[in-house]
Amino acid sequence: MATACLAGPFRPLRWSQIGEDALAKRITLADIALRSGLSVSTVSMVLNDRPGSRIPESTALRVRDIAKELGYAPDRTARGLRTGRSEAFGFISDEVTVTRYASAMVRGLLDAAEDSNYSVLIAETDNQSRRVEAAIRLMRTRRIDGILVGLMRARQIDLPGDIGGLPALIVNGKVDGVVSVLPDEYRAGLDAVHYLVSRGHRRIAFVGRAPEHLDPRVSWTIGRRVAGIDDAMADAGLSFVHEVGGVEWEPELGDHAAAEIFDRRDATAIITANDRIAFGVYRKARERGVEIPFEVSVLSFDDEQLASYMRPQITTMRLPYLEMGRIAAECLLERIGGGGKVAGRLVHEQDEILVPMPLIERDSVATIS
Amino acid sequence: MATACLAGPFRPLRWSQIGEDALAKRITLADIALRSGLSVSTVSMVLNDRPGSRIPESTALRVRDIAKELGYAPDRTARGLRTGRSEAFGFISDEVTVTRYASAMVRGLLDAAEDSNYSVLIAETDNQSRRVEAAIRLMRTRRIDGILVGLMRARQIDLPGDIGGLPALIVNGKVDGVVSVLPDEYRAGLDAVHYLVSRGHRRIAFVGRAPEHLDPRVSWTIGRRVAGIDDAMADAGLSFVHEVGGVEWEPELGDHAAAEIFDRRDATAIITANDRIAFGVYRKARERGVEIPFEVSVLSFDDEQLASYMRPQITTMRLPYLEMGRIAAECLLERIGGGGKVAGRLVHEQDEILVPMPLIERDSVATIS
DNA sequence: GCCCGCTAGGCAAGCGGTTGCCATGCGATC
DNA sequence: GATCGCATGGCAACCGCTTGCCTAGCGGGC
Repeated sequence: MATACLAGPFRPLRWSQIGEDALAKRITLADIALRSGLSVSTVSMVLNDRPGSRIPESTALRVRDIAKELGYAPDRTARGLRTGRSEAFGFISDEVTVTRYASAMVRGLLDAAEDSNYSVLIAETDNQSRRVEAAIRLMRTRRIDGILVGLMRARQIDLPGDIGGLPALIVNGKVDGVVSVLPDEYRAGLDAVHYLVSRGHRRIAFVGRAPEHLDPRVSWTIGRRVAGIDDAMADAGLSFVHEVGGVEWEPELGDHAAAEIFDRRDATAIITANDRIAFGVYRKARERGVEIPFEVSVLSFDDEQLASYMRPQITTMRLPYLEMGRIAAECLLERIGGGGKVAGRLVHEQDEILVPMPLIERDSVATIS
Repeated sequence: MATACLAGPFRPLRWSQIGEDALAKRITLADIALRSGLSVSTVSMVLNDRPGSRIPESTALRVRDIAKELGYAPDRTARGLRTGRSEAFGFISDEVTVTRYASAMVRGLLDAAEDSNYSVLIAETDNQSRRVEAAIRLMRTRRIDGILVGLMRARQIDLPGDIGGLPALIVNGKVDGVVSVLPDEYRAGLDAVHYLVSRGHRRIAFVGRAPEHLDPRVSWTIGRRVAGIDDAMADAGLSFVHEVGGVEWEPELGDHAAAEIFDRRDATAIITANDRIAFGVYRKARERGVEIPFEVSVLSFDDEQLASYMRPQITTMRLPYLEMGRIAAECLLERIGGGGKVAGRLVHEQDEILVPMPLIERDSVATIS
């Protein structure tokens, strides 16, 4: 690594700095106090417009003017020291930031934090409990006000490391005694089948069932997805014309399953348990000259990035990572009690907050009559 | 959004908290001072083992023991207030966190920060200068020690917002007067062609040239990639048997280009300017029954996630986002002077730090004789 | 006997806010 | 004219840590 810093033509030692002098002076309450002839405490009261302080509007106005003119911004470090609140929360993930699946979650929570003027401390732990512990410890020394744990795949875990007393939520996962934000998979399973049925399909195949996924330590949600699908099928008085099981939800399963299904020629629609399987189905279809959706429709789950490359564009039930991130952060901020916009909204606590999985209607499902 | 918090069955108001009492008492220097009969300042000196302080080893040992026993961890807020350094830096990106391309960058810099016990404050700005300014301002109020700017696609930008006096680096981009960490595209272009030539290819086609990409505001690096390719071809005494230009580097360009190239039957290898184009080429190849790499080899650039889905697995020049993130953070920490492991390594400043783009050799290039 | 110097460690100021409590001035009241 | 009370706003402690400077105590040299 170090060597890379030395690559390229040699130049004399110099570091990039812009506007050196801007660091010289940082505006404090004392500056405003001096300028206004008031005391630091009065200025503080005004700028936080503290209820109960009896400062006449004229004075307050003057103070605010001076503050604006000087470009005052409170030092969060100092404030944090005094109040014990940092106006920042932590986000600990297994590998959310780096994966193709769930990085939108980070975006969602960053957005929510920004709305409340909160900062987010992020740590990735690669599922190593040593790193989780270290991250929590480090964050606590920064006096974070709360903590969010995010998982790449929704499953049950134990949380190593002490989050004692800190408000906490887990996004896309399950930890005993901690509130979860989860995708509403059961509902999505239901919706998926209803959609297909509403488009006239009655001969439906399903790819991806695997009992292994029912273990909560493997997945906390897949069981619900499948249960939703099964229940909706039963409600519609249908059963699958063909099923191909498989633990590894990768394109190869789709290849293989599609070959079977195409050979039998009995399904008008295929539900794939995720987009990667659907990708394999697409690949096989192209190979065989089977036209989607005219000869067979495909309905999938997840809407990961991969989906954007598939032609025709695939219709899929989206995993709402962005929304989950945002909602989790909003709920956390509400719990903390500091979130500007969120404050004052009463939220009734549950174990699980379910976020809808929207049907992203694109071009892979045909209507048949 | 709010409504999502109310989804699911109603439960009484309760918030998830673990070990309520752990928050009760936080160990401070004063606690250690009390226990050891020493003064707070002495304890501080010991725990920071400040050079120049003349504390006998026996005392130091005792203090360290007590600190460990009590589980002391310094309050970074308080320390930061006193020292003016937060041991945190900021990362401002356009949309790095959320995109399929570059999120590994975040991982790299998180890892480097962790090694030095630094925290990272992350903000995404969606390219809105208003949000960039806000992010910088917010971070400054937290007294960050330095700032990293990360871009999804390497291009030249102006930095709105005042980073006055703060050490800064830009990752995968160019800002006047700020040091950049960039992929070594010229070298990669060279290497790509050399590789193909070394495998016996002399009739090579190229897909993706576009003069529009030469504008530094569009791309700071594509020009170098193409220049590397061109120079290596010239060095080898070759010229492309066919070229298909295109500004939009999407699968459709690959579809279209592959059709042309397959029709002419004169190329043994295709260089695609990026993986998405290669994806289109693959798609067309499957449609036409053209076997990669036996009938035609494909060499690509980027190694984005998409590449992992392509069969046969594609050989490509990887954009080293993880390393770029790590190196940028290490250099920033060195500049700050606080980075544990990094401290003391002298880095000579340049305008650009070039990170090698490794050839990821997989299965899409055949050797011909 | 006095002074010097060294060792070991303490004092207290401050970083920039927040906050409980007190002080001043003024008109109104008795 | 003394008292009261309210409207304004100041004082100072404190959050936990760092750091410049000072001190107590002791042994040794002249």
